[in-house]
Amino acid sequence: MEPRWLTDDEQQSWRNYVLTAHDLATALEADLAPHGVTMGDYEVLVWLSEAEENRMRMCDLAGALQLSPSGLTRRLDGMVKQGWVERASCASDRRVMWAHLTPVGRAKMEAAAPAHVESVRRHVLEPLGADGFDQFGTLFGRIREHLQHLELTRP
Amino acid sequence: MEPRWLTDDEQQSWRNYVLTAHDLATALEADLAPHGVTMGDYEVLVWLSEAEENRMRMCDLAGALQLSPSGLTRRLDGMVKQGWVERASCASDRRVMWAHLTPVGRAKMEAAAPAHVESVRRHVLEPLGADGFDQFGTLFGRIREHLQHLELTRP
DNA sequence: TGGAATTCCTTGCGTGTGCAATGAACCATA
DNA sequence: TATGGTTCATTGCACACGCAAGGAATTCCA
Repeated sequence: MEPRWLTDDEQQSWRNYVLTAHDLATALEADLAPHGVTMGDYEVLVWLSEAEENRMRMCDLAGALQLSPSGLTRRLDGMVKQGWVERASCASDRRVMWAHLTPVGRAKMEAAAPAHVESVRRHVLEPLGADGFDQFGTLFGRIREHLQHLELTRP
Repeated sequence: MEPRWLTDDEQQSWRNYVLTAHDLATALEADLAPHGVTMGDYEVLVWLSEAEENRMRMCDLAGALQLSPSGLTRRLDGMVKQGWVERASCASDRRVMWAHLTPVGRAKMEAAAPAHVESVRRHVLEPLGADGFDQFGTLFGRIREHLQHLELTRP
């Protein structure tokens, strides 16, 4: 079958995305670095801080973070060493481990959060404006729905 | 200074982006995998195929790919081993190495390209529609300009 | 109720990446 | 033209990640 190529404008749009997404990730990482936290660490802290009793099962957390089980195990190793998270085994199901946010971890998140929010604001919200940012979210919502639909259709 | 938080809608938009970007990258990677090429490899092939005489200096290629010099050295190691790229030292400046696309490499790219184009089409262009895809490109163009402006202002 | 299938976490291994150090080549300037 | 600074590529090292295997606990079902 003859492939349908992208128009020049479409290619331009796509390239914009690929290049920008990379730079954006780097910028966000850099803004968080002074607090001694990576984006990965930060996301863990946020999820746990929003969770019931400040804790999540490893497998649920891995799902939320889109991380493989082994990836989460090792990320948590580091965070436990920092004292931000504690592991606790679960009484009702002894296979599962709880990842539990410590007060130190909460403090770390609260210290880093303003920098991160400002970072998103500065790098994304500001250049796009409120309307643009809304479009931005809507567009990715559509892509997301579509991806999930495909996932469910053929797993 | 009191941090200005994001509204719920804004948080939703942002989360949409973070989650989707990850899944999208995974989907694109998966669609290319049957051809034995990663996204990283593919980008190298594309850049070289579009370059003057099918070759680029390592440093320019690293810049184009947003890759560190060492990262590019190793990515090329693999591609040379596959026979897709050859290294050639430069006569006029003996510090530089050319990365030169071989006929085999070009064939590999041409074989993989339709799958990639279809992948972008299916995962992004289709759910967004032509107008949405255009917005998509515009929005990232704005973010990109803004990021580059900051870069130039304070290097 | 007892064995098979499943779920959950961890560990070993391979890979891909960046940073810092290294060495080679080039360039600018005194 | 000699010397100090710059540019370019590579290598050593550390780190983060996924996959596959492993072991323990649970659930399913015949």
